[in-house]
Amino acid sequence: MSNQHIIGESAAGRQGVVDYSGLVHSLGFRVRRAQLAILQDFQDVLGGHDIRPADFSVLSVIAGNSGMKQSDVASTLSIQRANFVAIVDGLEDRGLIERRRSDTDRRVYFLHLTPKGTQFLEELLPKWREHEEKFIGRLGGSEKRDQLIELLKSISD
Amino acid sequence: MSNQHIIGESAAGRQGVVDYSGLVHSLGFRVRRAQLAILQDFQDVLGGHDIRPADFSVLSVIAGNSGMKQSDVASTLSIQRANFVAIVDGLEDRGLIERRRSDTDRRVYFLHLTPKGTQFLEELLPKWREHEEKFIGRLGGSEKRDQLIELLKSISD
DNA sequence: TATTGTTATACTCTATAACTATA
DNA sequence: TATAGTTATAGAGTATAACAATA
Repeated sequence: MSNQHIIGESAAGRQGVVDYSGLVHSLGFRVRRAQLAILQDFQDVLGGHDIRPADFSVLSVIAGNSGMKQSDVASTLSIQRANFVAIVDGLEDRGLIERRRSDTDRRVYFLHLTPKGTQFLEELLPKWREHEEKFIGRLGGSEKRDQLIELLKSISD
Repeated sequence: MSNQHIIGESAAGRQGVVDYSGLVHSLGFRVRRAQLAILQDFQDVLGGHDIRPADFSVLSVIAGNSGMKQSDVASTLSIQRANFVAIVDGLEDRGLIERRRSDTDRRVYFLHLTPKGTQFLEELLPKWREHEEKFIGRLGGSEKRDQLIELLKSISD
């Protein structure tokens, strides 16, 4: 049996390319391409609001969990402490969130949405859902989406 | 019906977090996490060979398509021309690939593996397959993998 | 000693504009 | 004019080490 696969037009954007290792049908390659497509659509749909995926995810987690510790928000989103500081700084500088010092452990900051942050997120949500729906449509419906989410969870956690 | 979802331990690595927008079960978030997990495993398994995913993908495509145009390799891998130059430079400096000028169109370079490059790729392939198999195992078998690949293709192409 | 937040730093990936040489 | 390869540059994302304040 051969290891070689022909990469069709739809897979590689170019016909007649021989896929020696199976690369183009590999998990790493396809997941990377999907991630890029989703990222680009996010920027198309939401980029006008000066918001990156990480910013949106932070606002979204704080909205559901007011007063969560900074480091816990970071770990929930799999963002490292060190890299999280600039994200929180940016959102705080724009008046969308607030750091509040803990009274009982003065190393800790609790994060809260400001009213402006809440309003901003509410404006974003319909567009973000539209962005998600676009891909649910491409997948062929919510069941396919749920199937995909489950498969992805078995990969990462 | 509520928009709020409880993020279980397995989904967010932290119990009791409220998922206000559904973010943690969204396509963008799960695909990003999966991509990160695959990338990190690639580095664990193959990082010792001083090879990045993009390097591997270039070697792999050239192996199956000797003499392919530089710009066609780039577009096959969805890497932009401009960003592709440094990748090709690096592989050529290491003696793994060769640029050969076209006789009929002197703007064009054709890419070829050197014998060293062929040998290097052959050393890499078992480890790369082991890396892929690890995730097929997590997914629960080849059928699940194929299912996932099809879903991902419907997202990106 | 350990933890929280922080700074500094480096490397990778992606994107755009503009250049050159060739067609 | 258009194309192939290139350079320069900027913006994200991610990773590690080390520090200050606090526990």
